[in-house]
Amino acid sequence: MNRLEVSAKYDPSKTEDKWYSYWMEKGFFHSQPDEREAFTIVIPPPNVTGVLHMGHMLNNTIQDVLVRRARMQGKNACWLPGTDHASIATEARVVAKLQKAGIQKTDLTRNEFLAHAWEWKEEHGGIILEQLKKLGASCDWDRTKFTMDDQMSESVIKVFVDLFRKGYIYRGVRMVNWDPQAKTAVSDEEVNHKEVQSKLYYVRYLIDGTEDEYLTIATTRPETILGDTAVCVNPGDDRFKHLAGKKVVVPMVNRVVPIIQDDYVDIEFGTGALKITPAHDINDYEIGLKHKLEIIDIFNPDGTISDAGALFVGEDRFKARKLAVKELEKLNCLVKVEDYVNKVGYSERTDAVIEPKLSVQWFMSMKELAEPALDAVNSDEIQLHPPKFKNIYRHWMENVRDWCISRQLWWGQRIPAWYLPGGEFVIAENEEEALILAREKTGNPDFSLSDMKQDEDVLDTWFSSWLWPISVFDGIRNPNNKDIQYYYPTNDLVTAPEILFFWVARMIVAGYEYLGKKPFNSVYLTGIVRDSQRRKMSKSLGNSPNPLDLISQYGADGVRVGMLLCSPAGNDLLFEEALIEQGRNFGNKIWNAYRLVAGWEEDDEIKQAETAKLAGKWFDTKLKQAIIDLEDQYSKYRLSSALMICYRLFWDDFSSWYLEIIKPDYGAPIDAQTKQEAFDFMEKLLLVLHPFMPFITEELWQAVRERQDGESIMIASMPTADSYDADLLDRFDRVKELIVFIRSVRAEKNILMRNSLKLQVRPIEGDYAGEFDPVIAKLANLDSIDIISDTPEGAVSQVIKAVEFFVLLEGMIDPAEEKAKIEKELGYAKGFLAGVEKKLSNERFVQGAPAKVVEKEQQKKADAEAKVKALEAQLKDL
RNA sequence: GGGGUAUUAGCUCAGUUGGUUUAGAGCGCUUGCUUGACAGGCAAGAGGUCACAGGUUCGAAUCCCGUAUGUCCCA
Repeated sequence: MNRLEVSAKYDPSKTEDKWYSYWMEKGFFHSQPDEREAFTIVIPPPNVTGVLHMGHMLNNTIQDVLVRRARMQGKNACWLPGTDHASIATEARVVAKLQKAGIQKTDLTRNEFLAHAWEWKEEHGGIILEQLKKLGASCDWDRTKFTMDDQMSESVIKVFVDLFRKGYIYRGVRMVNWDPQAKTAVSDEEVNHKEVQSKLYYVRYLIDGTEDEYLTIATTRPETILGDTAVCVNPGDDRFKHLAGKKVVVPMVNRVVPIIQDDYVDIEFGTGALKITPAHDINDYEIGLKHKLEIIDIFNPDGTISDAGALFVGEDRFKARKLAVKELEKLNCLVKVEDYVNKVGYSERTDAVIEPKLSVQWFMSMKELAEPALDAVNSDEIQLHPPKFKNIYRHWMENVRDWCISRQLWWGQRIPAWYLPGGEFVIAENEEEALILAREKTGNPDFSLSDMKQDEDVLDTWFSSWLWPISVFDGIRNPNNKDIQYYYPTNDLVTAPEILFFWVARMIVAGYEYLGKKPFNSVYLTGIVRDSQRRKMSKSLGNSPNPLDLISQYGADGVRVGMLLCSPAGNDLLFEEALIEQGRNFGNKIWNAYRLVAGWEEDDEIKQAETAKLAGKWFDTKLKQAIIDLEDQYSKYRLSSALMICYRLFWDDFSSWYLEIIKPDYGAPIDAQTKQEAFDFMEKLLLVLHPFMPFITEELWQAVRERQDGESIMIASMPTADSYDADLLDRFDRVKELIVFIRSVRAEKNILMRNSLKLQVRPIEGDYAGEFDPVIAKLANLDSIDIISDTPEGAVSQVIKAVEFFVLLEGMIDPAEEKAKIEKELGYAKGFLAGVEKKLSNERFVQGAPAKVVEKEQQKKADAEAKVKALEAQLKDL
């Protein structure tokens, strides 16, 4: 790269596609088992219907950072991508598409519908995986999986059959969360409870056998009165004692139902009398069972009133509510209406209001299966990051409830249950096997396929995803295959906390049940991406930027850095475009540092300057320290801090200090050794930055040295370090402090950099080594540094670690101003000294604290005393 | 209602088993720079009773108890 060709601003569009294609072409993302240590991450499969949103950006950036780093550490890294089939979401899309074409789902056979669904999937599915490439994701695309691939589906069915035979799967009538829009049951985890402003209706029921005696109840859902089969009061409630054994007439339908007594009723709430609708409320259902009440299901699957409702048949439940209120008014049964805030369940998938509904579903009993999974997290066999999730996980697992795994849909794995004419059923992996079982069961050798009928429902999508870390390596069907043996358990799982129970917990359960091993060593739970007002980013709010627009505007590296900068471990991140801008600016900084060094003319004849030698010695140490710190931050999954270490190392230490020290005078050439050292340092910096900023680091890594075709930073070795000279860094920090002091003197007195200054040094105790004097002279533009023993006139001074430094400023000093400054500093120093002395004069401290601590305090005291002494002397001299 | 978690600079957060902390970072802010890498930049600076009230300790941002407020999960 010639200096003249390099623009002053880094342009990501010129590098990103180029290097991504190069990496793909060379097969760097692909992994095969070999003798190296494996490092595996399976992607949390996004919905096949999905498009990239900010949460994906964050999540996948984190995974890519971990994978790229592991690869550079010499591990055989495999990041396996894929999508899930998202049964409800996908089916809804397909139904909508068909409807546009004038086709109803009910007009089609199951197979015809599935053909449309697959067509949709091939056409629109998996856009998100293409989008991930723009982000730089180093996934092994050859291994891409989909939860309805044949191999994956077979595994799901095999597991269902196995768990049924082990007695964990059962069929039962239960109150389920019914989504009337999707017309399917959803699990407890797929229901979001939201507070809504609603009304509490007070309705009076005529007491049977009387003319004008009433019992008043309160309800938020007057339409369900149609399904009432009792009214319940607390047996301890004196107000209703006289009603024991009596009956009431349900308004509108004039059904006579008993007044029952149960402790469940809260005396304080409403009127103290509760209407009981066993078919449409979970608590009512249980009371119904206890009191053997009739169950009247007044709703159709789509949420309209059924024939059993008798009134408002065919009307939607919300319309029916209005009609019921009107009718009750007309019948003079509506006593009053109050405003009321209550929590209503909404479907995670369709946002429809959930209807509690009794239905026959397939369940998986969880209690026993959950035990090893609970132990694994309790014992840190599997680590959750941040650790606060351990408690949340434990709480859920200890109270785990059975999992409703059937869905009334077609898109998904069809439940492998075949019903026989007598209502019995058999469970088998396929029809042939089912037929054999059916013949055995019926004792009829002529029993044929047409005599039995497969269950119409499919399995919950999570029933596929919970096998993901196993099934992607074909570990269910072939548990001894090479891939599963090599890649499992995987290393890290990176996902959102919202699916800790849906998915993470269940994967752990499956891992122990099927391979007897955990699915991953640790789980990193990312924050949720919010806007600057802390609102969750969502399509409906329109507060989410389009990630691909951001990438084209700021570059993938900039977006990655911006996302990570604002995502402290374990907290939600408040996204602002300014952060992405900061990421882009950082790329520009790196770019320009390269431009600077590359632009220096080198001369083999010149010997290395003393300043450059000192700078090299210091920066080499600084780099070692950073590498060690980075290791520590990574080990704690604090990627934000790891990035910040790199950011400051490059920007402050390398650019603002190192490069400024070695920079030759304008127009002058640099010695060859220093230029090479600068490039060597830069190469190391690029390596540590690569996981965060894959593209710009590749671009420059290719430029700092001659490279062969087939070489790449992404497969280069990450620099390592064991130890560093902390004292050297300490000494250099004091040098920095001095330079900052001299610069601030310049700023205050308006002395331009081009005008040189004189520095005098007076050690208060011991000697002044002057180790970095050439560096100080260069960066502060000094023409002399002299050691003195008296007090110079016309100087400003600063005490740094028992050495007094004087900057000579003849005639530029305002004694009053100087005096005030010294007094202020003296005040601070005295306060500090007093604190230390108080500590040291405390007998119990000196005896109780560790020797090391006391020693440190004594050192602090000595330094502070020297400082106080020097400042006092200066005051006197003024 | 039950549980978790938090409260440190204008904002977002660090601060490791209590002791180099009269507390750090990034961003933002103020002031000065048409500095031959970068204004997407450079240099210098201001800014905090560590939510509040007790306690333990030689010593507390850090441990304990309580209060307030926020937030998340579960019901």
